[in-house]
Amino acid sequence: MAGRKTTPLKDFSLGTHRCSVDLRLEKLSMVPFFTDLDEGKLTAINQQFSAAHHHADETIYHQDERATMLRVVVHGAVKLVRHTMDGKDVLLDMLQPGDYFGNFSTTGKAIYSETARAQTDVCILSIRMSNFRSLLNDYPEVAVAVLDITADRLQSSREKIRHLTTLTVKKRIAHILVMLSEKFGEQNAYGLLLQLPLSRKDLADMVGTSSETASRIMSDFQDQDIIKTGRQWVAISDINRLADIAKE
Amino acid sequence: MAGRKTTPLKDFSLGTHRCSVDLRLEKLSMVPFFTDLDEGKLTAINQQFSAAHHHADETIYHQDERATMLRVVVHGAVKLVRHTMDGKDVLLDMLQPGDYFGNFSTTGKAIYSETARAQTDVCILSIRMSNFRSLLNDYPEVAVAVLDITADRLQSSREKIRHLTTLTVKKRIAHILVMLSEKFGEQNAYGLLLQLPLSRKDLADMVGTSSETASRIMSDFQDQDIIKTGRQWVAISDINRLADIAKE
DNA sequence: GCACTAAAATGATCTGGCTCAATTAAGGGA
DNA sequence: TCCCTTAATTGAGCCAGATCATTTTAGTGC
Repeated sequence: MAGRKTTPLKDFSLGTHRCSVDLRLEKLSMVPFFTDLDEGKLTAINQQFSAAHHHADETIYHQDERATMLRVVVHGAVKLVRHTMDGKDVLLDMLQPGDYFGNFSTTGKAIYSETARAQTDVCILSIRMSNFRSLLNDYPEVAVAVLDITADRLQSSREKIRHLTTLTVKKRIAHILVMLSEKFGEQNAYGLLLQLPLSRKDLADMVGTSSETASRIMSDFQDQDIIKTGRQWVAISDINRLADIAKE
Repeated sequence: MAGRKTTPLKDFSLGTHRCSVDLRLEKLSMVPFFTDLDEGKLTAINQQFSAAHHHADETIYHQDERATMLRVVVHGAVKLVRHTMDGKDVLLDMLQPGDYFGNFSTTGKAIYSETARAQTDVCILSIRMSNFRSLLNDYPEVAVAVLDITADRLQSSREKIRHLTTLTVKKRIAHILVMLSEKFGEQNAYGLLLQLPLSRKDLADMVGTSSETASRIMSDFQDQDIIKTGRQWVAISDINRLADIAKE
């Protein structure tokens, strides 16, 4: 069968890639809240963004820093983490190209309430928060679209609260794997591969457990041929079984 | 000391109260996302709302129902609850006059994701979701205000996730009592009285524990003279101690 | 003041998942 | 191909908090 083992994940490195104006425009038009805008408006908006690259594991911004920018993922994956002083992390969200992040609320102090870290090499567009806000006033359709996305995030955040208070760790892990497969899943030889580096600790921080418990459960799933997994990668062999387990 | 024991909570019953157009207008202007509007606009908007009363414990709408209305609390308190089939409830939010509730996201099916129940007798204003959405398009300032509120709720929802995954039940209860005191606290003879009916089960559902555990912890707090509590009511004697306990 | 009801308190037991502590092995580098 | 680092696995003991079962009590209605 196989020869040398290598990670089945694709290479996220940016190499000499530079974010050209054209590429930025294309990416911006993919951002859900700009899709409805005509090209003219979009070009104008594009001017206000600037691009930046970060290597995997680099911190894009840190929790409690002054929040001045709103950002959009163009390439790669970004994770949002909240730290606690006792060393525990909570992984709030895993973002993919097209997702925005940063801080809104003008009400209250403009402080990032979480740390954003590059999960892979990433390319990020950013705009000054003040500019973005006047953008919202100029284009109501954008404001409504952003509101919809935020409302959806609130929904899934509340869903997560329900899970944390009512489901066992096993069900929560099954659930998050299904969610991740919808967002990052990519069919390949191993099954439905989650196209991002994902450690046991990441998984544990997502569902609020210890990495040891996450590991035990993943081993269990693998023994039952539900998943296939290696260092920092997970592929799902039997999504239906997983969904069944997640079902409350 | 005191003679006959009665609940120190105020009487929330509406009696013969009817929501006059004037009262509605006054209440609407208190809603955070309408405060910036001039009176003319507000009067126009007021037309689109209709008022309804519910008795304590009545369900205003039920989880999984088709979501068509957006509502605003005018009088009383409303709780948002998610049910699980195994009988566990999760209390997502406790609303007071001026707070909106219902469902936004046009994306995805318009289904209420939680049940809204009257915690006291309540008076509620409601507007058709479709009308509210065109309102958002007509008045960008409203859209931005609603976005800000929603973003804040997302924040506190994420905060709650962190608490659930990193704090002990005792700290979580201390924390929620502090939060509730900020929102519903009212100084009186007993101390800082939370001006709403609040059972051990409500408290338990808010922090994701069992009512027995909540009860034990509340007894403990009372023994330490941190709170004073009876049936469905809680008054805080020593908010600082409570805040210290909540501190991680 | 008395009786009644549902909330709250309390006791006893049990367990899912955490913690601490090694051990094993995946997969990148040269 | 071997080496090395760090992720992942696995074992054992322990405890916060759930659950089940009663008893107590607050507060309302009469």
